[in-house]
Amino acid sequence: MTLSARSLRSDAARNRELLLAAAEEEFAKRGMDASIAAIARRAGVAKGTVFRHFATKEELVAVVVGGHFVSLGAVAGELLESVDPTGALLEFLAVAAEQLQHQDLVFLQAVTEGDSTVTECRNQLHARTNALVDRAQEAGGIRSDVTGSDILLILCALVHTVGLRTEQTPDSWRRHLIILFDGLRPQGASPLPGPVPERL
Amino acid sequence: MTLSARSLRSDAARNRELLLAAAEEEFAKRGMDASIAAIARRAGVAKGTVFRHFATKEELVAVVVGGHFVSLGAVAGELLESVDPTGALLEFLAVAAEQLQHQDLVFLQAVTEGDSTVTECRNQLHARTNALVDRAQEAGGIRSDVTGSDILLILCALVHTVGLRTEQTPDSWRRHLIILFDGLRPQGASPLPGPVPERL
DNA sequence: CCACAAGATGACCGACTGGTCAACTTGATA
DNA sequence: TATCAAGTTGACCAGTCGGTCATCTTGTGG
Repeated sequence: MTLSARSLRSDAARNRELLLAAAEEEFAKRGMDASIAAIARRAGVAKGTVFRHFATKEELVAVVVGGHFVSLGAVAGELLESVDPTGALLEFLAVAAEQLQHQDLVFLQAVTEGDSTVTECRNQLHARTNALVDRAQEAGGIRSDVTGSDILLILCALVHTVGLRTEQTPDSWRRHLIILFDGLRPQGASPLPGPVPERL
Repeated sequence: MTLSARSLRSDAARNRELLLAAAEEEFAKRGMDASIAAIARRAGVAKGTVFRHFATKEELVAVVVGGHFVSLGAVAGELLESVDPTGALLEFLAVAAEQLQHQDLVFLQAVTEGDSTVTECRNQLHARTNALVDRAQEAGGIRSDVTGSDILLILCALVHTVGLRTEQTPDSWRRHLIILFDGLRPQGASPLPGPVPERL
């Protein structure tokens, strides 16, 4: 991780934010292959500055991705208050999918490994996803054999289709979402194969 | 495209097959970023030989991907004979997903553009997918508001989750498939948003 | 069995990558 | 305002990439 958040000089703090914003945009546009040079350029700083703030590219990715965990976790947290648990889960998938654009959630599993603060955010997201699923199940809105793991896998797939947007049909992923969600309903559910994924 | 299939010297023909096989494996392992050098190494030839057979990396990709179209088209063709149209569609998704591993089907849309023979294979795949959907709909096995485009989008998503395999849960994508397929059934289907995608 | 075209080779090229670092600039403190 | 650590810079490095090409090897028709 970067050195503790203590005492950043004002210009350094500003540059750090510029870099994170630039990285966000660049990763969204070019995927995880976006180059450090491009990010630096977009932020209006020299390449060396990137490495002063983030020791490696991996670390930069981890921080950006950590932000996504936090943001998704917040969304899930709000939706846990909803009076319509089933609708909340649907909303969660929709908001999360759109928010992540074509950012891959998986890499993030790997990249994140070993970073305690990012791991914590991830765990919170997992816990809240489980809670959303539990509530929807208790309300009888979704089948009882799916788990938070299933939902997150489905979210990854959904995010992927959001990334496949074309100009002609920018919303075809929403059709995919509805089909998926209909498949989550308890009525007429076929048994799911394989072992039930362990709780995250 | 490569020069017409006429009159390859025996060693050249052998090397071409070795290269295609190596490319298949390497693309499957490393994704589309697999390097030409690695493919050449795996095939046991020098890098220059790759470019003798395929003018650019794009062309090599197009040929490999074209093979997938053919193979998928063949699967769809066989399944069109099935007496259980709904089961055939499910089978198609399962087989296609597993066969493609984490090969992305989309790139292929782009890479393929402009290559007549590959385009032809793609069109055949599209046509057969539409036919599979039509048959399943006529049999009342799946909802009437989905189209071949929806199915191929879903297939892309499914392929993506196959690529997310972990050692612990190598088959979690099958749970995803079943959920999806339950969502395709006509009972209790929610209306799909947006314009119906045009026939491919 | 020979001649020669088709094919294979690998050093080489320029562009790009993540990452380093000595020299320079600047914000904050006393 | 003088000082100096904190921060910035961009040339530079080693490595990789797709792609080229002069040179060498080899399959094959006569």
